[in-house]
Amino acid sequence: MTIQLRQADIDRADHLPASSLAGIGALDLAGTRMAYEGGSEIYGEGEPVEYIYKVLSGAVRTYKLLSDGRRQIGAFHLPGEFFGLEAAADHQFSAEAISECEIMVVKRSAVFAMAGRDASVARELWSLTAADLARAQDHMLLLGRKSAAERVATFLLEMSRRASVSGTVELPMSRQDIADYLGLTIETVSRTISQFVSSAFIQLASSRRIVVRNPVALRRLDA
Amino acid sequence: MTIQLRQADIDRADHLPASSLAGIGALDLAGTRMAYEGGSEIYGEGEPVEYIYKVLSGAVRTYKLLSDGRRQIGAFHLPGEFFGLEAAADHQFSAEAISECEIMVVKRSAVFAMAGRDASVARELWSLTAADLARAQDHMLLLGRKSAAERVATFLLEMSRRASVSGTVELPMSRQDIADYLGLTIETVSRTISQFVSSAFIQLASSRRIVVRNPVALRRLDA
DNA sequence: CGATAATTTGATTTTTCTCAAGACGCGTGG
DNA sequence: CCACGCGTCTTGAGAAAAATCAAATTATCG
Repeated sequence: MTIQLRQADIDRADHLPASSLAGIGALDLAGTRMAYEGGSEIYGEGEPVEYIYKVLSGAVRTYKLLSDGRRQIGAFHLPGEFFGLEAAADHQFSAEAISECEIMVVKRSAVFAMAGRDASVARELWSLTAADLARAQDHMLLLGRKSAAERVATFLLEMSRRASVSGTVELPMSRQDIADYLGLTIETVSRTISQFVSSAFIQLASSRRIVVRNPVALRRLDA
Repeated sequence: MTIQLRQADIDRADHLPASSLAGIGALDLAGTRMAYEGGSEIYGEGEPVEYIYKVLSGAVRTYKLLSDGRRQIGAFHLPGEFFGLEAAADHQFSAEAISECEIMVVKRSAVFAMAGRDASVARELWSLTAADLARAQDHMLLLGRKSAAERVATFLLEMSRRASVSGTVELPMSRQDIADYLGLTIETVSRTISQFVSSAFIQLASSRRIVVRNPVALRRLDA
């Protein structure tokens, strides 16, 4: 079960003294640590935006749904990364914990207040948002123009860059999540991974543990 | 021929008195008006980011290329819209004028300076960037999960919302541009438009002038 | 150990792309 | 004014890629 947000804890962020908020790392410090269990919703599309989030541990998916249930995952968020940086009053995306997560939660109003007082916080906020935009734009190129093999290769290299421990990549997400991130079906993802195994580009310790054996070959596909 | 940027004109932005920069509309005021002819490059991927841009007239495409020439257009920018809001030192995208354009150009360093002095400018900058991010995320859903007919319907409704004059939509971009925006081929775009004409969803005054006759039918496709 | 979910594999269909050709529009020069 | 040329757009036929439908296999969890 998801641990409930306690309003009292969260409101603290609004009342932190200005001195503790200054500087580039300010967004790290002013929040409340929350726990979410795997599969639980962090926020839903259409809900009012109240917080800004940073992953401390675990992994988060942000996604949109079409009316008939088709899902597009916009991003996976791993430890150290922010999400929920939206300007609109209501969330345009939904966010769910993929696995058990610890999330730092900061009231958006508190962040705005900080940003108003401290230009370096404002700049950091902008910079994080612009980085998210750059990532989204890269992903548009993948979704619009890459073949299935290219998409999977790009994904594996991305995960290997972001989350590899001593050569092994531990994938926190299911094949369905990967498919919905890459704009493919689960079968196509699975077949492509199987082909990469046959080609000895990668090796599967288990379906969620991957070792990249031939990064050069994958990079060739990462057009 | 593209009218050259004159350094002297552009540098003015750095030296405007603070009083004229204050307030939400500040980004509108501190720049230099530039003209670009159709097809000319405004900036290229990999070039250092020097300016922030606002379309005054005409239309702009921002895009990325794969090594083999495949192109993904990330957005079309119409009058009143900003582009070039990137945090990195170098452009991650290229930008070209689609038609003859007038563009307001503001030095990024000047905008940063303004944002440091005036929190409302910082907030506007963030807000514009976050809006761009929201648009990019919507477009990921289209590219990842929508059928050709859904993509074209979404595009036509979007253009009709943004650029219709008395019921007629004037498309500034070619079919190839539309295809590269929607992640389709030019032939698929053309065929889909033809189907919409046969179905009486739309009417073509010319290939670039479209009248939406049945917006409800298009909206049904805009899943 | 059994039940259930996740992943893989196979066969077939559908969608979109590719290759090809024709039509249309528009500007230029005769 | 008209013909020509060039670029854009449309249409057609076939091929390719990925989706869908179906089933088998493997992993996970009580």
